Order: sequence, then C-alpha cells, then structure tokens
Amino acid sequence: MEDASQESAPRLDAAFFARDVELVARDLIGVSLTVDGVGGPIVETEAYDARDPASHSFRGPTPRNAVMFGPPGHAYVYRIYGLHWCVNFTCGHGAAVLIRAIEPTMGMDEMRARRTGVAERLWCAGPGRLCEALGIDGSLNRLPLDRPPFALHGRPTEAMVTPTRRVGISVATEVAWRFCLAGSPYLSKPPFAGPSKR
DNA sequence: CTACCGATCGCCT
DNA sequence: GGCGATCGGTAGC
Repeated sequence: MEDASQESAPRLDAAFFARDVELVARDLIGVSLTVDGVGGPIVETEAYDARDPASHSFRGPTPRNAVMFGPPGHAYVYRIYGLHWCVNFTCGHGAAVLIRAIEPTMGMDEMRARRTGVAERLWCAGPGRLCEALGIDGSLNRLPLDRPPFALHGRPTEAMVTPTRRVGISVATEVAWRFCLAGSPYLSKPPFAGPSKR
C-alpha cells in the first residue's frame, strides 16, 4: 500500500519549488533529473535569490532572467561565457536553484556520445558539462519541469548533504548555499576545495 | 597535481 | 565596453 510509508516519494510540484530556496536546493540532492530519459540523481546544487548580489535576479527582472520571476517549477536556462549552458529550477520571486552536477545513470550511451573522450566521472560534473551531457540548451528555457522533456523522480537523499560556499562568484561568497552529496565522486569540485596543501 | 588562458555571447553600466 | 553561476587544453612544478 502506498500509505503514509516513508517510501512514498513527494511530488515535485509547484509547492515543492515555492518553498525557501535554500531548502529546495538541499532537498533536490538525491532527486533524479532526466531530459528525454537521459540523466541521473542530482549530487550538487546552489541556491540564489533576489536579495543575493551573486544572483542574476539581484537587479530586478530583465529579458534574460524573467523566468526567475515567473511561477516556480520551471527551467531557467542561460548561456555563460558565450559558450556553455547552465540550468536552474525556478522557485518564485527571483529565486532559483542552479543544478551543478548529477551522477550519470540513465541514457549512458547518449551521454557518452555527447561527451566524447571525457572520463565518465566528469560527464556531468559541472553546470555546463551536465547541460552538454543531457542535451539542455536555450530551447528548454521557460519550460515546466513536470512535463517532457523534463522529468524529476525519486526523493531527497537520506545520505549526508554537505553545505559549502558557492563556486565561481565574486560577491556574497560567505553564505553556504552550495549543497553536495557527501563523498560523491561526481561533484564538480570537492567540498571545502581550496589550495590543497599536504 | 595546480595555474593560466582563450573561446565567444548577451546583458548591464 | 566590460565582464560573467565555465570548460578544456597546455604548460609547469
């Protein structure tokens, strides 16, 4: 019976994404993301909101970031450095979760073809890399996450999630709004990464 | 292993 | 006109 057992997975509907963005980012760890059946469990995320100087939404709505101010549960896809794509899940009012890494488990042949010559561990270890592996580009911007080609399955991980400081930003670097599945070999950078003495 | 660099687009000042 | 929520290659330790 699919009663109140802890096994039943929560629906990742608008209500899931409408919560505090930091909680959403934490709860997405362990949830499987697929695009046309290709993807796997999310192992690394970052939270951004409109009061956050590091966020695209900090200075208010623009044509690029408009979807961040739209309804929760949609994809915000943008181009970075002129060549790579990054995907976020919107949480309403200018908040969104950047998906930074997943563990590749579904559609392995397709990902291998899209990431030729790259070690499997690195196929989806980074926001640009996972968009390449899953075939995410600007044509998916604004699309709802509860319909194809997107699919979200499973539930937040029961394993340890490590909060750390975010990557690649120059302001608001002190808040621990990056969330990693502890010990995962599929992260873009190990938690607490820094100059590795010793 | 770390460090630097170039690629290349759209947004914001 | 400047600069990013990046990546992959190359050079050097």
